[in-house]
Amino acid sequence: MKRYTLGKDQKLKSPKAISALFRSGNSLYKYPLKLKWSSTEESSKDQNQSKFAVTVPKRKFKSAVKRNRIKRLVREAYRLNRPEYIPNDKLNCSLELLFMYIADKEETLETITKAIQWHLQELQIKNCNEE
RNA sequence: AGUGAUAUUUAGUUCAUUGCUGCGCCUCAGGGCGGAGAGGAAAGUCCGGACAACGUAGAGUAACAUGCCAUCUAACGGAUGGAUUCUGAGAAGUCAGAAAUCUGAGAAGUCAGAAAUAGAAAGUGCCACAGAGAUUAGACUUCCAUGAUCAUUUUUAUGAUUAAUGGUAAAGGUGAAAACGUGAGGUAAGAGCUCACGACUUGGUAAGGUAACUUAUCAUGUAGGUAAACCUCAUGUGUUGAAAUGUCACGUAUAUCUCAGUAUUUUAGGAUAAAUCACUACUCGUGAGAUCAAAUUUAUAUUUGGCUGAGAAGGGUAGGCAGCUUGAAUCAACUCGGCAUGAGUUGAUCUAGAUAAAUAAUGAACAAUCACUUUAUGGUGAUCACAGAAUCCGGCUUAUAUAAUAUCAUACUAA
RNA sequence: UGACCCAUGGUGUAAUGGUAACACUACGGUUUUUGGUACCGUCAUUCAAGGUUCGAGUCCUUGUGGGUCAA
Repeated sequence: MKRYTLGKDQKLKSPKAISALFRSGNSLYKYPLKLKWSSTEESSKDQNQSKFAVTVPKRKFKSAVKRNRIKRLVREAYRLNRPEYIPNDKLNCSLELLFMYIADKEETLETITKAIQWHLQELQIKNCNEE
C-alpha cells in the first residue's frame, strides 16, 4: 500500500538551492501554478529524491490567513499525487521543484489538483530521459 | 413589539479517513503507541516593563517625553474614583408674550457627555481679508470746546457752515476677536473718573477636605486670543534590542589599497605631550592609548619596515545547541483593604514552541441564524465574522458574523 | 523581529497657519487652405477619519497604502 507522506526531508530549504533555481531552472506553467524545476544526478540510485517548495506572493494576497490557506492546499494536492507520478524508486535523478501561485484569487482544491497532476505528468515524461 | 446607533460579553461541538510539528515510551531501526498543538485581538508597533549585552567619573547644555488631584500597579502616556471648566437634555416653580392648558426664555440643583486641564499677570512672535483702529490700542461718521466765516438783530446774544486746533470712547459700522457688565452720579461732551450691585485676577486670613479644590472675608487690580507657535517651570530618560547574547562546528586572506600617528625630557624610576578611542548628540572634565628597528645624510631631516588607529574595496560562513517558554502564570478557597481598580496566604495545575517557518485536507452529523415551503412536527437551501504565534508580560488603538445584556432615538400599532 | 520615511491635477515638482502655484501630457477653442508652432481655456474631496485654531496642504492623534534600513 502506498503511503501519502510529506515530511521535513522532502522540503526545499536551502537558500542557495532556491536562488540557483530562480537563476537557472526550467519552467512550466498551467493556471494557477507556475513550476520551476531542475535535476541533479546523484552518485547512487538510492539517494534519488524530490524536494519541493511553495511560494505565494504577498503582493497579491495581503492577508496571512489567505496565504497560509493557499500554501496548505497546494501542499495537500502535491502530497496526494506525488506517489502516483514520481515515486522515489522510479526516479533517475534528484528533482527540485518550486511551485509559484500566480493567480489573483483563491482557487478550489480541484483546480489546484488538476494543475499539479498536469505538472507531474510532464515531469514523469521527461524524468531524466536523456539517460 | 419592531428598527437603528453606541458600549460590554461570547468567539460552535462531535466522529471517521489521510497527513504535519514538538514531547514521552517501545523498537526487529522500516517504524509503532500515547498524549499535546494559534487569539481576543496572535494585528498595528502607539506606550510601559522584564530579560540580555556594552558602558559606568561626573557636571552642564541640547534632544525627547509627560503635565488638575488621589489611589492601584513592576511600570506606564494605562485603569478607577474625585475636583474644575464647558456643552447638551429635561422642566416642577418663575418671567415674558399670546390667537389662552399655547409659545419662548431660563439661575441653582438633577441627569448625560467632553476636556493635550501647568504657565498668556516672565519674555518674543503671529492675528490674512475687512475695518478709523488688531495691542506702549484707535478719531472715519458722530458728540463737545475754541477759533474762523456768514446771517439775524434783543449786539456781553442767537443760529448756520467748516480740508482749522484740540477733547472724547458713550452711539454707528468692520471683524472670529474692539480691553469688565448694569444702573446712578459726574462732565463742555465723555470716560472705573467716582459710587452701588455683580463678574473675574493676584496675595493674605479662617473653616472644610489626604489632595486637587470649595466657602467666607480683607487687600489689590480690570489684564484680547494663540503654548496642538517659540518658549518658561516641574518631573523623567545611559545606549542597543532575540538578526540581543553565549557556545560548538565548518570555512577564509595574520593578505590588498588610502590616510593619520609613532614626539620631548630624565642617570634611573618616571613625567609631559600625543593620532585616536571611551564616558554613545555637544562642551568641559576624567580615563585608556603604539611610542620600536634599519638605511641614507655633517646635522636638521628623509625613506623603508614593524606597531597603533580610521576608512575603502573584497574573501569566507550563513549550520547545530543554549537563550525558548514555570510565568509580575492559570484556577479555586479564605483573609485584609476599598467608592472602585486591588493586596496577601493556602491548595491544585502545567497550558504551542515552529525556524523557506507545523497547528491541516476531505466527508458526515448536531447546534445557531436567515430565506423558501408546510395546518403543524418538519423539509430544502444558504450563511457562520475579524483574522495566523516567532523572547515574554501589562496596557492602548484598530478590525469583527451571530447571539445576549444595558442605554439612547424613533416610523407604525395598541391601550 | 526591530528601527525609520513618504503620500498634492494623468505625470514630475512648489507652496511662513491666510485665494492651492509651475512645467509636461490629455481635451476644447482661436490663428492657418490643412497640420505643426503660438495663444486662450478646462481637468484637485491636498491618502482617509477625528481634533487644536477665527481659519489647516501645513500643527496633533488614529488608521490606509507604498517604500527604505539593520548580521
